[in-house]
Amino acid sequence: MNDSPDSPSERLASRVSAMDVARAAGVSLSAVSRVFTPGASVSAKMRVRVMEAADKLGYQPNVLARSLMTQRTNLVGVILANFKNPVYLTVLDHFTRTLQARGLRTLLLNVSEGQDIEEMARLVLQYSVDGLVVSAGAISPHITEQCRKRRIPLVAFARRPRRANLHVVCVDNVAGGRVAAGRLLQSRHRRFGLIAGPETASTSIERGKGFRDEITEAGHEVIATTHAREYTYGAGVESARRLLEHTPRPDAVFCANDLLAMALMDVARDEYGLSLPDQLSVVGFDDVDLAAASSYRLTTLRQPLEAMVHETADILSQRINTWSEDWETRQLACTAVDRASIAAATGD
Amino acid sequence: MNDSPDSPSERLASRVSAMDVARAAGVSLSAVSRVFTPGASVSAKMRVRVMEAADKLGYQPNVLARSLMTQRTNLVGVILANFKNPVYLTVLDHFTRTLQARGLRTLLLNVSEGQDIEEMARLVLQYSVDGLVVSAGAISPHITEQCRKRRIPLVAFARRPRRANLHVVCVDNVAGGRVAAGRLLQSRHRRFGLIAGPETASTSIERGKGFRDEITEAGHEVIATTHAREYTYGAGVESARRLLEHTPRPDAVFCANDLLAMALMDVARDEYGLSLPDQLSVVGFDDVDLAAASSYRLTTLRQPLEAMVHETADILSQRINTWSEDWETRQLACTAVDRASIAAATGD
DNA sequence: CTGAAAGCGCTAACAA
DNA sequence: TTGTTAGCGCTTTCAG
Repeated sequence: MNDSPDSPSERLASRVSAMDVARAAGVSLSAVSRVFTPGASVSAKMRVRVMEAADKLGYQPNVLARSLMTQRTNLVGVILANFKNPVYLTVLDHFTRTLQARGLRTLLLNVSEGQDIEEMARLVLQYSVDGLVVSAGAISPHITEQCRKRRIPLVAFARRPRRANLHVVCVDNVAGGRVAAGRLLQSRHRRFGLIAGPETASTSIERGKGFRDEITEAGHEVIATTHAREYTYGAGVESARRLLEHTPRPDAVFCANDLLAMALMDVARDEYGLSLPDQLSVVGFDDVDLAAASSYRLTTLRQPLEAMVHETADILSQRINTWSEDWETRQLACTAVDRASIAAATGD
Repeated sequence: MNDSPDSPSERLASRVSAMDVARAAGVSLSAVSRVFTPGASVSAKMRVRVMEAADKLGYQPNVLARSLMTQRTNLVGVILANFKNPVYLTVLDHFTRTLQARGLRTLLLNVSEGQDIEEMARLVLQYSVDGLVVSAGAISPHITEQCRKRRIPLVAFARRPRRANLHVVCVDNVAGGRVAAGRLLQSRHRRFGLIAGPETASTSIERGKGFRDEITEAGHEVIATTHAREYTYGAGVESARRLLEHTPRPDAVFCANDLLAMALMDVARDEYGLSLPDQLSVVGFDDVDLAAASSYRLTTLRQPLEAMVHETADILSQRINTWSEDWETRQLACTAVDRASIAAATGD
């Protein structure tokens, strides 16, 4: 139909603006604007008249142009690094739904390997987002400062930066690690091991700390630790092999997430011929769908993902309307889900 | 700091515009614009001078305002329905990365249960997206027409609408179903069964058709079919139970995705005490991470997700610059991944 | 190569 | 309640 790159003028040919509607309806431009502005004062007749013309022309207000005046885009940037960890699909599900329900749109950015978070933040800010959620590595002071200056509420999701000018929504991973330890302490096994996540992941660090603390305080010791390079089944297999090579072989292992735990269970059974949970007790984290599968029946800890998302959305909605610099931290608790991956205690 | 909702004028207090930079640098507004417009003609001195002022003020061009003139937002709408199916996290990973690499941003919309796709399309169009990807139920003629009028390229991802004015990127699911049948025909089992996905899912319909056709053409019969209400492990457990209750009990089953297959395997072993693959051969679809786990070793079919995303991005990038109405369909092939979930043939 | 001026599509005072 | 008039922050002719 048209072979050469479209020029701006050609492209707008098809567009219908508020002015077009105004002319068609024989009213002023502002009348049209008001009809499409919730809570503006327009007479019923005017509304009907304008809407008829608008419908006939297929008019849709251009929210970008609107944003220019209102200084509000209804856009929320979501910067994610974890596109390998299945729980983040659930997180995205909740985020998109929750934001949509509040009239906000999700601008999704990926900062997995290779991508620069600093750069992505810059990009998303160019779109004048009304709020920003970051669930990725280090949130630099530069980013927080940028957001503060522009009065854009910034929420760190599922991670806990040292201390900085931003809001935080997370779970108490340390407590979670302690609960996990508690479950293993109830088993008859005493050679405690840990399969942690990536060295730099705050979730892994915190869960590991809680686990270790609880074990130590109970008068025991974590005899072996390995780190998975990422929170995936594949990485879990590798680190499970390393862990099970340790002498003496750990028999009560906490894994920083379910996929690592499932990998450990498979390697233990398949490559070491261990019978589970008799010879090896395992606790995971996240309670993914398959943790309940009869192949695993994994005892694990569940994060209240939906509640976390709601808290995040609450903070955003509120701070978008009323800027203030008292940063808040909302830390939720995770709950244990008891299944059958832990050996019963000896009968004494 | 400030308790009442911010007014527009208060909010823009912190913003720094191109005009500010121009003043600070003692040049014209257009000069600043040119410096930030790739491929505009500016002298080196001018560039330096402007950039210095810009850096000092922390200036970032407002892409929304720019879009108003250029009629290009660099925004791509992605409408998804499948936030339960883990492969879509991978899809999103690829999409965000690929689009980012091309200077495009992802506006993500969720149309899972309850959400109206029609409405979401309307919302996303208000943002003047440059392109639109839809991987969700029915793409109405209204949507395609809307996009056509506004010259916004529209791609149906991983599904195949009857025939309509849009581009299509998908895999040959019918062929995939046939290949799956082929694998099962190689086993010694002959009581063929099918666990399909949701009744309306085109993927499920197509895969089922291919499977059935191939089985029939080989002179056999699919003796039992059940539908999972969604593509999840949990739904899989339910439909597996229904399928295994059928008399005679199927012993060669194709499942419309891996989660359903894994659920079937678990139910078969755990609740029916079947030994796999001896008493039951299973083929899945998608090749999720855990399909390779030693608990399953599932023979399955892999979709070239990354390639599909690339094709989609290619279509978009090209059509964004050059509108045309010759809609193209790119159908890729899926490849079989052979593992150990199929019983060996009898030794004849 | 640079600046002045017009205008993208809309909302927000201000009058009427 | 309605219309008129300024812009929001930027790009883009068009002169110089």
